Amino acid sequence: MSDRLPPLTALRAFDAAARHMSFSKAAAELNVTPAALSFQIKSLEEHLEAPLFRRLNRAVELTDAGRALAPGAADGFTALSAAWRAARRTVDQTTLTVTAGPAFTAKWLAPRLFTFAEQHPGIELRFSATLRLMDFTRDDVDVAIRFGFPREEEGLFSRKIIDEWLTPMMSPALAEQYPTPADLARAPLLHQVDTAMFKPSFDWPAWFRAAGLPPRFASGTQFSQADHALDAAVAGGGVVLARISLAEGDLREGRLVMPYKIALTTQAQYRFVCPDGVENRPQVKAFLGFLEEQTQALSGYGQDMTFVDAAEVAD
Amino acid sequence: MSDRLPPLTALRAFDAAARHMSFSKAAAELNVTPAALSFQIKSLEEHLEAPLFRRLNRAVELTDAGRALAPGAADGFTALSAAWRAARRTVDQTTLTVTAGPAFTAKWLAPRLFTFAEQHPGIELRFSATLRLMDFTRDDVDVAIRFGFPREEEGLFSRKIIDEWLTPMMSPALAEQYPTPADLARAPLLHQVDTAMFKPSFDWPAWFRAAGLPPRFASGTQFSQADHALDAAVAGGGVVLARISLAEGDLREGRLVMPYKIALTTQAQYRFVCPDGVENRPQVKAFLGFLEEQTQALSGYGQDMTFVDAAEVAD
DNA sequence: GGCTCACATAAGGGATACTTAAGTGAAATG
DNA sequence: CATTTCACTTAAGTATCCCTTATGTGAGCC
Repeated sequence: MSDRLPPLTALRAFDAAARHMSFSKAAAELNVTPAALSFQIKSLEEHLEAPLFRRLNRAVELTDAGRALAPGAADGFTALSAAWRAARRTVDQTTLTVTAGPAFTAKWLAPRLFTFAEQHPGIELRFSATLRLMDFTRDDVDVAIRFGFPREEEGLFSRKIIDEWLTPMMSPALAEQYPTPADLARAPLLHQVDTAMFKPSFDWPAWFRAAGLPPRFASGTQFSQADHALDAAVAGGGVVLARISLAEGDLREGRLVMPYKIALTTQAQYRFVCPDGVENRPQVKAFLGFLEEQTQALSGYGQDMTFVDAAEVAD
Repeated sequence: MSDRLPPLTALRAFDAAARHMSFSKAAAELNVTPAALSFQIKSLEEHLEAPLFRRLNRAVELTDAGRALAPGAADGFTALSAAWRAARRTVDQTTLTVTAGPAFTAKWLAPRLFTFAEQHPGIELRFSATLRLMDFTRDDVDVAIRFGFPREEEGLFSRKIIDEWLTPMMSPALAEQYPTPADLARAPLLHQVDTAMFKPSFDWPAWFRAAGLPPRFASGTQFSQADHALDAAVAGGGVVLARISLAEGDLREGRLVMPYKIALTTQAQYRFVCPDGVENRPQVKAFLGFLEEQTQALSGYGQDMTFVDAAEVAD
């Protein structure tokens, strides 16, 4: 009964058996015969000097010792296989998995996917749209695009993608009804809750203050995601205070217009993030270059804007 | 470059090499020759189809792939070895590791250790005194004694040890100076912060309310641990509102007395906790029996007390 | 320039782990 | 109630992997 680790193949056999609660299913998972698995379990039990399974004739069940071992063993192998996948991603030069928020994925990444595929036919892009912050070593993700304030973190490569600013946007039809900022007093406003936690805030009250108008609060529809608010604005449902990054596609196609010349700038920005070293992999370099190239198009939209920083009009 | 796990012995060799940043030290740790370890690393690199180490002539350093693999591999093997130790503890009938708070360890467990050792010479008791809540599957602990409100939790066996109550205690000399509860108005009070988060609270204000006296707040010395407050009281430093469980030893030896007959009862109690199934192991049964036997002595101390529940005098 | 250190490589032996084949006992089936 | 089936065990033989000893290589060190 040594304190050192038992044979690892036997441990893995036990893990599979405990997960399936069946030796034969475990054997199938590991591509060995049931006999081999039976031997592995037996060898592990000899190392422990105690049974791990109680053999009932039609089934097996864990002993106390087995119940003590099973969860930790499962955790261990899960960690090992995640680590191995992370190492494999490092080697693989043909795929790149990007995680971004739902709005950025829908309004920015997805429409440009075709262009990237054309420029880099050898690279397969994969998206994982979630607001959850990813752990690069545990989740199967290479790089992330996150919206937030600049922040240096140990072991992470980070780069600004977009200088963000916001201004009221609406469908051309609505722009005729509300030609001046003051007309917004009677316009339906669309709100987003997904940026509500940022301070200084860049919401409708902040923009009204920047425009020198009385703020309007708590009226209009709330959207949990920015892309849905934009879609509602395109459909003529109201006026949205949108990030230029997300709106660029709809502006270019003429589905949205920016009738007023007052914009709110913010330190919050879309940033590219990946573990240190990953930025040197060829497909990541290609993706970074693509991001820079594509974001240059944004600079044209701010030509005749008057910019007011969100911090200056903080409540 | 398969997505399945590589040979586990090779992974373990890599883990050791990455931790030591040296093949020969890793070989020594695993009790194999450096040549064997070199082969294991090489085999792992062939599975990955990429180098994991950069061989400098006097040293090795991790490649990007190695840096991606190392932390997760370390986590995995840590989890596996913790799980194995947990299983081994299940089998071992000669040792029992108990975790408890510092006060209970000092004032209750440690003084009774000798008695337990006499009754059960075959069992080696180990203590781990910490306020941190333990994870039975990860930390090397069999059973825990925790102070708190009764709470059922999935997968945990739990049993009340002591019906707790509190009353002012002090050295016999001080008791002569402060013969009645009203005299406490001019006595130095000792406070404990470690029970401050319990609601309904059982602190000095609660006791004063139970005694029908005007409460005194925020005067006297604060102790972070209950055993230190008791020691201060023994030394004549003041009056402590102490848990009967912790004070029993000092009461029995006459170092502390309870001059007033008003006590505060609370639903908070010392509880024995262990993972389901562990309560059936022989040394755990022995320890549980010992706890029950030893706590019976406490019932004698409440004979002529008037009990007021903390909930009735909650602020 | 020779020594040492750390890792690489080669070849052979020995331990592990797997396979096939046969066996056991209880539950399911008719 | 006999038969089949199912899940695991056991036995014997074999392939594989892993480790050993011995030797080789290159860079730093005295």
